[in-house]
Amino acid sequence: MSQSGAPLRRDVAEHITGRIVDGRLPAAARVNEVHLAAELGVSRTPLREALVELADRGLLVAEPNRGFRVPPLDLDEARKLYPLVGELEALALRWTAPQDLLGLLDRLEQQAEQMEAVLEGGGDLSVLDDNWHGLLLSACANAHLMRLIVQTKPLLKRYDVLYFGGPERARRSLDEHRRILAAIRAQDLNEAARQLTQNWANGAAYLGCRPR
Amino acid sequence: MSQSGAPLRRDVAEHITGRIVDGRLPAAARVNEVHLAAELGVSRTPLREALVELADRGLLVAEPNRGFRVPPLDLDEARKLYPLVGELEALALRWTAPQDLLGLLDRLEQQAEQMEAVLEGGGDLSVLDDNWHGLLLSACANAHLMRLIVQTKPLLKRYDVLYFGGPERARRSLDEHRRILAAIRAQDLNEAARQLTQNWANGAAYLGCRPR
DNA sequence: TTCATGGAAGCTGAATACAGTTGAATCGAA
DNA sequence: TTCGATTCAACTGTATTCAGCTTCCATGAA
Repeated sequence: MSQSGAPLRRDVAEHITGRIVDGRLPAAARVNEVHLAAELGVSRTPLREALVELADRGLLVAEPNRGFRVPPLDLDEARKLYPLVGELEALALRWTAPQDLLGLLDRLEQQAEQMEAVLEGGGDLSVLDDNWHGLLLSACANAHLMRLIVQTKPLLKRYDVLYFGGPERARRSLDEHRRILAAIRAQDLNEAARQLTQNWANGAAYLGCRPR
Repeated sequence: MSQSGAPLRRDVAEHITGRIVDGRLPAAARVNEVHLAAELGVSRTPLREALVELADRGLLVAEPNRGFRVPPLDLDEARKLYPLVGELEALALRWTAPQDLLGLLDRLEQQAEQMEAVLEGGGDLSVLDDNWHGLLLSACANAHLMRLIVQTKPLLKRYDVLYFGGPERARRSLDEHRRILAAIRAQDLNEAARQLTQNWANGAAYLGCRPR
């Protein structure tokens, strides 16, 4: 741990986010500050600062005199999170300068092809998919919107990890990526945004199936 | 200060938000934790927790080994914040059950009329306007979206306080409120959302004029 | 057995203490 | 005088301490 310069709470918050997302801090679990601080090798002070931050993002819930808990998994919440992230990303796409998007096309194509290859090989696309979306929105100049997106995605990722969806979902998603790229090339940002919203909305369709 | 049950950081965060919004903590100012903690009558611990929270929302910026600062005012940022809040609120409106909206109509009308009266009397509409928007979206069931809205608005409020816009903006805004209500009554949520977006977009038009 | 009660251990929330960094003022040399 | 080094006060970041609340177990009465 410990990145140069940055305060401890930064690394701690990222670490805990990872634990929540992948379930190492399971849903509904209480956070024991003393234990966790010891485990991370920091004192309770920067740990608590990180917890406060994550609670503000909805990734933890604070209960007075009872500390912090991982929110319980709630399919209804998940069904609302997918469209939310979809709308946020679509907004970011619509607010990206078209010429900047065109400039990203090549790299987006490349990554899409790489994903095709990985899919053929039966590999895991989740990281690549995240990167692709990140690249797609990397030219959006609205910093606050981008912050909201980055802060909201881990909430959803928690469900995404659970309900993987398998190769058929990956297939579908990749097709949607293709359509997004086609729309961008055709200078039809509205269509691209529509497809992007759809891409996320479809994620919700796999909720409840294929828990791994 | 000190609300029953809630941790100190809650009250402290709200208090500081108020100070930033109304300029008592001016743009670009550094926060002195020792002084501010003494002034608020709390220790640095809950104060810092509040500062961390606000920095995560973009209402403060953290500089390593240099503490927290109020972000400088930036018209370009403001021009992006108005549409952002507009889109978020429009989304919340579209995601509100139509019957719930109809149930709010009477109270929304009432408040609109009250605002008309206050406008006639030359009073300040900002608080009433906030309340009206709050009521309009009070039935939206997407908790995470609502959290994003609540957390984002203070960023914008800072500019709203500076560029008041005067009675002509209030007039315009009230007319837009009327159109929103009419669209809701006509069961045309898309039109209502469009008008709501417009309502916020117009706010940006007054940026730069009428600094008070 | 079941339920209420007491109390101790453990935990959180807040205050205080400590350490390392920053920044500004002072001093000295060119 | 000006530039640079140096020192020191002030401040932040982190650790530790303290107080009060929770929780759980043990005890005992109904």
